[in-house]
Amino acid sequence: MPELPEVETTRRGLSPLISHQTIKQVVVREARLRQPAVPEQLNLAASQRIQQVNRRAKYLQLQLQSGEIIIHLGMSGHLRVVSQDTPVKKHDHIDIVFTNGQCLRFNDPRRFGLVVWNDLPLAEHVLFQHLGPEPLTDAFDSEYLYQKSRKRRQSIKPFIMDNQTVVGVGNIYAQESLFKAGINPKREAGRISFSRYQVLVREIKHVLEKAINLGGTSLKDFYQTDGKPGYFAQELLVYGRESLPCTHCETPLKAIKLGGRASTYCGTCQR
DNA sequence: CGAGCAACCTGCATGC
DNA sequence: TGCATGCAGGTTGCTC
Repeated sequence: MPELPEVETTRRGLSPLISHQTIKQVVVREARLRQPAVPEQLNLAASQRIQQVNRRAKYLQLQLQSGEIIIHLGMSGHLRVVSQDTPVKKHDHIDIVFTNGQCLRFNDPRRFGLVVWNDLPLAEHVLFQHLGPEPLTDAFDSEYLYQKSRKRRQSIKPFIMDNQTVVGVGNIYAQESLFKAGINPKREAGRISFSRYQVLVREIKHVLEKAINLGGTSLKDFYQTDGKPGYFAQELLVYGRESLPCTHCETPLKAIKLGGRASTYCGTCQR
């Protein structure tokens, strides 16, 4: 699934294709997503024009004249722009149909994603209420992360994956950032020095920026909107590399579970 | 309150 | 070949 770089890649690919398109109707074939897709609400978008395609955390926002459609890709969601008469495939749950005969087609095998209507002011939407800062903005800096971590007994990895700490850092990029920063994923967040947080914040930003520039990470089922894979997969240093040699010191990488998520790291380079 | 864990779902790889 | 098991890029809601 998509972490922030994959969602941002999707946004950038989609934006030129659907900005300024007028929505004709929204077709819901399968409403049972993380939150139910309500056709009557989604069709309030009908005859409105898409002004902009935005992103907050891992949510995409199709900004309309009044209101927005919020989309989350969950673990397995995809968006494609296709002709409206393209035959429907398995798990093609929702079509946002445009007046030009094309549609934005949402496919999500595991149905952890969502497509919902919102016409409240953005900050008030319940989905966004408890989100931390965007990792690529100045609001996310070492001062912030250090202060936020004080008295936290939680391990650093689940701490930076928590959307209330910072948004968009998922299981791949948390592992990669911690490796680059030389921090053991098990280390207590509250017992990490300010100077180490300076390094960590820098690495989180670098890793995410680089992944965005390469079009995200394609593991099995993520593709950019033009059908090409994301090329960050070949940059992965620890994710999915259990028992393979560390790229820095050759020690076989260890794999543990933290907060229920697989975590690979180097016991020598990460302290 | 923080922290850990199960649950939500389907598809795929693995092992018997 | 079939079947059971475990795992997957996220988020939330329930426990303690």
